[in-house]
Amino acid sequence: MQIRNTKQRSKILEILHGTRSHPTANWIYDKVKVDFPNISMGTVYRNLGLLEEMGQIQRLSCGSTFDRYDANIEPHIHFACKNCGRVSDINDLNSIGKLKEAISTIDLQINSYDLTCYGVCKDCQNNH
Amino acid sequence: MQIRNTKQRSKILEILHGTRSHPTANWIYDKVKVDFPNISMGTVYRNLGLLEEMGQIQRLSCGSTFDRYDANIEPHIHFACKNCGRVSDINDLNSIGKLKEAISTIDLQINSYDLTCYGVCKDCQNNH
DNA sequence: CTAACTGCAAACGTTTTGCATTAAT
DNA sequence: ATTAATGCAAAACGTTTGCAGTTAG
Repeated sequence: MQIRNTKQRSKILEILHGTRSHPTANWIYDKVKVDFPNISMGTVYRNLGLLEEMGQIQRLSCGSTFDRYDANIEPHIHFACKNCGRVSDINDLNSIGKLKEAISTIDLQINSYDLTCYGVCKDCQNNH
Repeated sequence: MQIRNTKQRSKILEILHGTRSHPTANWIYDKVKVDFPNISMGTVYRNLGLLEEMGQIQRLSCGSTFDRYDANIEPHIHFACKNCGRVSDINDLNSIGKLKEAISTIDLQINSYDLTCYGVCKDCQNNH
C-alpha cells in the first residue's frame, strides 16, 4: 500500500512543526479547519496515525484520557502539569545525557522511549 | 471525605500485589469477580482511582488505548512490547540509577515520573 | 445514625470504522 | 485508470457518572 501526499496531511504536519504545545487531535482539527473547512476528524486521526507509522511524529499519553502529538522526535523529556494539564519539554542537556546512558545500559532492543515527569508547573505554583 | 475500608478495594489491591503483569481494569475485574460475582466495573474503576490518589498504585498508559495498573511504586522502568503488547519491568539497578540522576538534575518540582521503553521483547523476536 | 461505598445502567469523550465519492499518481 | 485518501456518520472503546440501595464506622 503506497502512500500518497495530500494537502491535508502536509498541513497537519506543518501545524505540528509550528507548535511546542503537544496538541490534542481536536486542537489540530480546529487549526486545519482554517484551510480545510470540510476536513473531518476521521481524516485527522488517520493522518496522525500515518505520520506516526512513518516515524515523523510521536504519540504521547502523559497521563490524560486523550492523546497528544509531538513533531519533535529528538530524545527529550516531557513535563506534565497535574494542575493545568499542559505538557512542556525539558531540554536540559545534562538530564537528557543521563537518560540516554540509562537507556543504553539496558540489554534489550529499544526502538523508542518516553520519559514523562509529573508535577505542578511554575506558573501554577505562582498563581497558587 | 473520609475513606472507609471495603472488602472489594482490599481484594483489588491484593490482586495487584499478586501480579507483575501490569493488568488492565478489565483483567482485574475478571479476577475480583471470583470472590465478588456481582462487582461492577464502576466499582473497580472507582477503587483504582482511589488507590491511585492514596499513592498505593500507579496508573500507566504504555502507548495503549487503555490504562494499566501497577502496585509497584518503587522507581523502575517499563518495557512495552510493540508486538504482543505485554509490559514488563526493567529492574536493572544501573539504568535506574542513571534515571534517578537524570530526574534529580531537573530544576522542577517532580512528584512522579514514568520511563517507558518500546521495542520487541525477546519472546516475540524468537518466535519470529 | 451517617455518609461512604456499592451495583446497575446510562452517558461520556476520544478514537476507529464502513461506505460512497474525490483526488493523487 | 487505478486505488489511496477524503468527508460523513455511525459505531466502538475505555472510562465516568447519577442514582437508589447497602454497608462500614
